[in-house]
Amino acid sequence: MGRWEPGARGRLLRAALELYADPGFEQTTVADIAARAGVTERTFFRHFADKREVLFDGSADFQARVLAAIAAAPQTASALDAAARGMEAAAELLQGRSGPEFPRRRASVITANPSLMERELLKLATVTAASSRALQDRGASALEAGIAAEAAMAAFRLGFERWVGAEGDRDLPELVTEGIAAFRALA
Amino acid sequence: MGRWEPGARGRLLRAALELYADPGFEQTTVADIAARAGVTERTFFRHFADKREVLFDGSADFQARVLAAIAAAPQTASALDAAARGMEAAAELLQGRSGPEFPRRRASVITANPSLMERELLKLATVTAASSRALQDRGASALEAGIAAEAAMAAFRLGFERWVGAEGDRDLPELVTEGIAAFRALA
DNA sequence: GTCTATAGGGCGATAGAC
DNA sequence: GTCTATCGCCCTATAGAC
Repeated sequence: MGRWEPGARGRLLRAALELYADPGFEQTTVADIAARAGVTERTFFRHFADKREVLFDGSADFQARVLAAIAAAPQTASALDAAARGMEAAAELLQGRSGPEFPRRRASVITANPSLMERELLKLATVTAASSRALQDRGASALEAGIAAEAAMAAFRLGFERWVGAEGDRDLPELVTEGIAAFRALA
Repeated sequence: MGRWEPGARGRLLRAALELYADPGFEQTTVADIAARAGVTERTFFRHFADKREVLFDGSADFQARVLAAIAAAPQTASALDAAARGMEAAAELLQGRSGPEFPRRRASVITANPSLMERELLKLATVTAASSRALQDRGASALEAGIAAEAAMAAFRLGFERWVGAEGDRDLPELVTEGIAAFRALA
């Protein structure tokens, strides 16, 4: 057994989510989180760049999954088809690892705090930009890739909103697919 | 002559943009901005909620213009048509008041700083959400309104990127209209 | 781990416009 | 008198530097 209890990162993650839910994000200091996790403030900042980032721990996995699915799409697939594969794969990842409970609690914290909403939007915009580049690598034009990536991300976001909202019993990838279909019906 | 020079807000706006361009957003303190404008730090925070907000002074006008154009769209227009009118009107506003020079300088500061990018994305997401509500008020379903609002905003964003990038000589509303057409071509 | 600069909020005092 | 802009000084928490 080492000098420290192992799993400091996991304890910080759990402590932060609990405190951000109650008493709230702004009411919680980094010192509060560190104390609950049994570490010092400095340790918190070694694991997470800032107070917000602790809620976005899975975002690298999320993006990797999207890009892998785009790369794996058949060469014959259109840019929108490939982008849709990407976001549907991300939807499976999100749904598979926990069901709607954890994402729902996380989403309620985020939507309640504009400063967290900002970070969420930046993360999703980063994925959108990376998707657009991946689609261009497959041969799409810049405009075509941009439109497809934006449409797929919007479909994901709208599906996710429905999923954490009233339609939590539904299948998330299916909700995303419905959003994609709605874009296809715009013509 | 009064006790204070008038126009503190305008001086703060100008000082901030100059300093954010050089020496840079992070290198500039609120005290620096206040000093250049001839007021105290406290006065800065009374005009602007935080250090970022000073770059988003026109966003209320922007949103108002979008919503007015949506409301003014003919009853027979589809949700996408109405949403497109909204973003095209915003594009005219943006282009009309200054040409591409000011938005381009502002955009270069924003894209260079993730924390400013976050705020920009939040502002645009707020407009998107308000547009979606306005489209629902016109009778569109929640999904239909969401898709149309997201598509129109993505078209605006992609057009704006082209406009501040290589295609600054083009007409911004026209670039936005082209983006809308690209969404219509997704079917 | 410790130290420190900066963001940003609270609050009362001041001085002008009306 | 009221209303509003500004100042000044207090404070805490974040986050970067050392």
